[in-house]
Amino acid sequence: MTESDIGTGTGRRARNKADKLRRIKESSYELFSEKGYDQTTMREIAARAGIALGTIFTYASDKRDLLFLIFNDRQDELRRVSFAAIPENAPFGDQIEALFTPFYYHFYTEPAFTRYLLRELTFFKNGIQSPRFQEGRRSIVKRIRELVEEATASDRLTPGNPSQHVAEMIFGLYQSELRLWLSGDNPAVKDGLKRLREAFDILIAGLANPRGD
Amino acid sequence: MTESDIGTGTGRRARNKADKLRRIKESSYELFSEKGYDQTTMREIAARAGIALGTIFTYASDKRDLLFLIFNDRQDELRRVSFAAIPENAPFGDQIEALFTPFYYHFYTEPAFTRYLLRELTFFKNGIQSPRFQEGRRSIVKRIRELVEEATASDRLTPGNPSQHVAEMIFGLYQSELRLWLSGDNPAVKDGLKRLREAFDILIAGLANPRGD
DNA sequence: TTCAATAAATGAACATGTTCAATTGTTTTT
DNA sequence: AAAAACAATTGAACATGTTCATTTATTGAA
Repeated sequence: MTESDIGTGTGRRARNKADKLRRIKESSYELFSEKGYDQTTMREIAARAGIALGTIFTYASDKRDLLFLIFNDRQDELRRVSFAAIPENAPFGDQIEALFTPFYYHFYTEPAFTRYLLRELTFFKNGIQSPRFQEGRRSIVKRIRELVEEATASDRLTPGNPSQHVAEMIFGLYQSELRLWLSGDNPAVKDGLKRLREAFDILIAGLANPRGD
Repeated sequence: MTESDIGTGTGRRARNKADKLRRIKESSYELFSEKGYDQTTMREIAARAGIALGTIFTYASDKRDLLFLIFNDRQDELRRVSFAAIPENAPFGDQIEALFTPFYYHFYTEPAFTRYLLRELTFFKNGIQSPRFQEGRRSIVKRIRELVEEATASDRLTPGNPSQHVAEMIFGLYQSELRLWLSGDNPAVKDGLKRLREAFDILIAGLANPRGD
């Protein structure tokens, strides 16, 4: 049983499960937001969702998995919005900035939740929600790789670079900037995006002195 | 009382504390290596160190802090070796590759331990060991910034870039590559370093097409 | 040396994530 | 409809990180 199976079918059993899943997601998110991930207990989540403690573990393999049960839905929607926002035939820097902008705006609405997410996603391999989460990230990196290849084909970027690696570098820089941004006390979206764009511009322009002595 | 105070002085009390601290470090490291961080219990650590459970918490604020109690010593030594290995007046790429090489070789000797470290260091703000750890990172970024500034002054790098941000980008890329490297099953040092160097070379050369249409 | 003051160590008690054998609810078969 | 098969739910029991009131050890003063 994977999460995608929950809610399929039309019998009473399926309806009950879909409803419980929804209540678990809602309760978890509310409590994580109100009190923080570490301060929220599984018992509280169960109580607010109106189910027994043990039932949670039918829907999530552990507490960390709950974070991604919540986030995976958002990630899907964010990816959709983000990919749609990429301007065609625009400078490469504009394109990748546009791609990451919706993520920054979303994370701004829940910085505390996002910090826990960034901590827990490191080497997140086990758990029911892990495959879906990792697939989401792969899909973002893949989209960046396509942008790199398109920009290379249209001579906006220099040829010869390994597109997969370049895409991973861009995603790595994004993550690094995101962490720095969220480490600050009151991070404004504009400031974070400005720094991110600066990093991309430096990567695009390169560090080497063109005089090349 | 901070860790740096432990072991100072010459009285019996100071000697006892220094000795206990050493035993705690040894036991923690052995057990983390043998069974993994998550699988090691505080009770096991206490038993092997020959102290009571509660005593550990005089030396580390929590379990995570134990990881950094162990790592901070290594980080100091690694930094020393790493900084000394940087060739002067060499190409910038050679310099930053040399700086990170000792870290890769060290992490190769304990990949499991390192994975836990990378997970737990995200937003590691509380805990007795946090200030020392964060200071170590700042010191590495500072050294990179100096290299950037030296290379810019000697015309190896193009002028006009914000050196602090460039240094943070390089450190961010290193972290990102390190995570990818350690995500693999049997990561060889050479492979990891080759990829890291490729990333640095791309950053140095830039992505933009110099034909610049 | 004796005594007070301080520091350190102790482990029982507690809090909370997780497991699992037993129970309840739903679906399918006859 | 009754029975059998299957799925989902339950919460007590367990495992383990952490706290803290109590005890023990060390130091410095009288």
